[in-house]
Amino acid sequence: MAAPNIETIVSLSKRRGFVFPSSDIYGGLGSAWDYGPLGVELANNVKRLWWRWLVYERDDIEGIDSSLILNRLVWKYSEHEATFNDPLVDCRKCKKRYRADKLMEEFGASDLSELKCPHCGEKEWTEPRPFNMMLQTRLGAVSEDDPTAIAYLRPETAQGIFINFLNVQTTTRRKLPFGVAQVGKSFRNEVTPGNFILRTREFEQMEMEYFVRPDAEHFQLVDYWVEQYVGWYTSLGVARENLFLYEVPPEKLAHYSRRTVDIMYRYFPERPEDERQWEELMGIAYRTDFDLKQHSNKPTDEEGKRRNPDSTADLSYFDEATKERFYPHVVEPASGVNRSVLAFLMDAYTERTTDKGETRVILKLHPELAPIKVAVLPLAKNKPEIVSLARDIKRKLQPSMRAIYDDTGGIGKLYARQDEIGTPFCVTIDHQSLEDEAVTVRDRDTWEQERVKVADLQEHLQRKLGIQCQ
RNA sequence: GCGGGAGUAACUCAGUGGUAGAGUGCGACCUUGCCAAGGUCGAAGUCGCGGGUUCAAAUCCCGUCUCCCGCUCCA
Repeated sequence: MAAPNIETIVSLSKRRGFVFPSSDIYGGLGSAWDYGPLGVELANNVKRLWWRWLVYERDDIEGIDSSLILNRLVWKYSEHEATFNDPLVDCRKCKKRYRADKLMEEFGASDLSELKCPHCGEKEWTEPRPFNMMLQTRLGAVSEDDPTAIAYLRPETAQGIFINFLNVQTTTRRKLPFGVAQVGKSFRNEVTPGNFILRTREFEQMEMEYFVRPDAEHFQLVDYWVEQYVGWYTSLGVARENLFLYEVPPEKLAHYSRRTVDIMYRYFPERPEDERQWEELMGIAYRTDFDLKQHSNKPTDEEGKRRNPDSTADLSYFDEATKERFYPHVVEPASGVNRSVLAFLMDAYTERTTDKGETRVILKLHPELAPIKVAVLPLAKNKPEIVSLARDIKRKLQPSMRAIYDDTGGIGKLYARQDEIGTPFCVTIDHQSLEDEAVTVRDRDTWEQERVKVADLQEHLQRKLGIQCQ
């Protein structure tokens, strides 16, 4: 079966209520999307499973939830204020746009006017315009141009973890190595947003900073976390062949990173077999001790200069065993919630041809990810006894699993609808149910049915779903 | 910012100057009862917005807005 393209998923998402274009009734807002009733369940499941996997099932990771707006100085010392500020120029002739600093660096020029456009060879540049990737806002009732009131919406969740490093370490009495995980919204004023929920200005991250000793095998740790995350994604239904590991070349590394491996997903299967099929799903970066050092006030450089006169803390770590004090190094797996949602949707998308030759869509989502675990359906909705039994069964299942009741259509349509939104099981109540207190359980992937006693239903479904009783 | 595409019903789209359409979906009822069943009826559209031409504009002209795709950057 041909893999679906993003268009197919967009269409399904709108039709069934996973994702809607944001602010649609006012003409929309570029590259902004809202999760609908099913999308929010799926996204919540992704976040919940990620949290469970790292924070609950491992013994070396704590969770936090830091403020979204931080002191501006955080972004000064993280160097986001300086490096997330791109000067952009356009070639007047061929209209190509470049980053002026990168262009001059690449060709070793000190003045832009000396440079020819690499595309058309002309020297007619527009004035460089600064473009700050961080979204700005103002705190308090202040005048428009008061620079002291400027605040940024965070461009990454990571800094909230770094500035809380000591708080977490001391309150949990953690010893290295250990990690701190956080999930939440971040904002970047992308020059080029687009591609559905793949690149939006407001997005949600699942980040984890894993702190280790300076003499740890950092590059191997990157590989370790790459492997862990590949395992996580594939265990939840992403096909391994749709993932691709990309070693980011040194010249393309972010300012804080010494090594980064991106896990790419095949978001564009319709494109020819080259790197244009792939787009970043997440990245695993070795950030060194850069951030902790940057936020520390102790003199750590050779000249004994005060590294950071604005900070009141020293984010170093004292190793009791070796009696050493040092700044922990960090390996950071940073993944996107929305990009994960899209990957899971694309990989789950399947088409099946019925005996009548009709094409039906089946979303083979992992049961843990499925927005709805079970749909309870009356075979005949004009028989009050069947309807009330069905509603009763739905109510009884609900505390242990997300369940819905639906009777708006014939049984074939009801099944088709649930297949399309990825509901693993349908429970059908028929005339016979009133006699034998048993119902039909129908499997999404095989369309096979089995008869189950109402009394055993919850346990039966939980066993099949493999999900925990909450 | 530049280039390309597109704005008509909830969705997908048809409609090249003459009463606003189809399929799907949605609602009600009847019949039926295990894989998008049949029938009857029904609700639903400022044709993106503004202006112009015309007896008459979804359609032609001018303007404008928005969205989508591509180009730097990233989760």
